Amino acid sequence: MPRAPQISLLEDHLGYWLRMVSNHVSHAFSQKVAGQDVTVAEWVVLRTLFATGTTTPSRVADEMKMTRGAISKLVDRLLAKDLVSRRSSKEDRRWQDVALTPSGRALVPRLAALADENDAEFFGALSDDERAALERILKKIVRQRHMAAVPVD
Amino acid sequence: MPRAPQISLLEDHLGYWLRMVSNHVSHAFSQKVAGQDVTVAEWVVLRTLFATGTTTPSRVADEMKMTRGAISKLVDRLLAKDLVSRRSSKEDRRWQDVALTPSGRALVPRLAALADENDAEFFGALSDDERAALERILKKIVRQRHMAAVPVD
DNA sequence: TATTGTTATACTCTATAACTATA
DNA sequence: TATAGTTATAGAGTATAACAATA
Repeated sequence: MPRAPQISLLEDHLGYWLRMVSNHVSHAFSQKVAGQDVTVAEWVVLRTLFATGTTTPSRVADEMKMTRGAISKLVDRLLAKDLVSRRSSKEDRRWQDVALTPSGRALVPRLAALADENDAEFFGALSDDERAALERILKKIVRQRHMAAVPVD
Repeated sequence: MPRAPQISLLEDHLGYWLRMVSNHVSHAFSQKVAGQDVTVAEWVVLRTLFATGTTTPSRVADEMKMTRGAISKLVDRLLAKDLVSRRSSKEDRRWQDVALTPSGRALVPRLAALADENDAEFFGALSDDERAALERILKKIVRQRHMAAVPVD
């Protein structure tokens, strides 16, 4: 009598390894930015505003693939920390213009440096070829699955 | 005249791409297992119990790198769904023996099939070489950063 | 009526710390 | 006193849906 068919193992899945590495990388980064009193989600908003200038919650939500409600709360927190400003647009008062404050603008390069540091910590031991391969493969998946609104590279 | 030195871009970081892909993969998987009324964290517990047999919350916490409090709540939910059982160990009544119930045991292969499906969806379009490279690089990082207690491969 | 945004509600995930039971 | 586990509390992240303001 044959044994019951084997089911696939947790570790057989690339998704498993990807999640493990990604969770560690993100967790380490969140520890680093916590020292600047921001969260990872807040960092992404700040970085988006830095790149795009004044924008609206809807556009941020689209770019970050989050709901408007979620962005609303994030922006509330960033307002409380005086890192962004928010006010009604003159053209259409349904819109809110969200922008970095001077202290928000000053903070972004510091956070970017932490991101550099974090990347070096996790990927620095890879060879140039390995890093290039990883980047290429990840971007290929992003492209095929139409994941991003962003990729400006 | 060269322009002012740029700060690193969000998209310059491998961590950024890794997180983007991983989030999408995990999100898609969570949608799939939600159809079986379980979450991803619950799935990992079930899969661990399937592999190791009866164990204790502490050991699960160690393997999953979570706190005992978090595991306690997860096990509560799994108990409520009749997917695991929990009772004091006879040897040392501080310990709790946690094990799959028959319905928990029956569910694991169905969830494993969903994991297979999800992996195929995201990584199926890669070449064999690309998949192998991705796996090798991720495991190298896991090894170097001492991420896992698990890797039985 | 359609759109932008906020608020209310809820649930998962996770941590820390206080607490209980057992040894 | 030390260990296993639970519970209380809290906060991030996220979603859905109800709502308000504006067009």
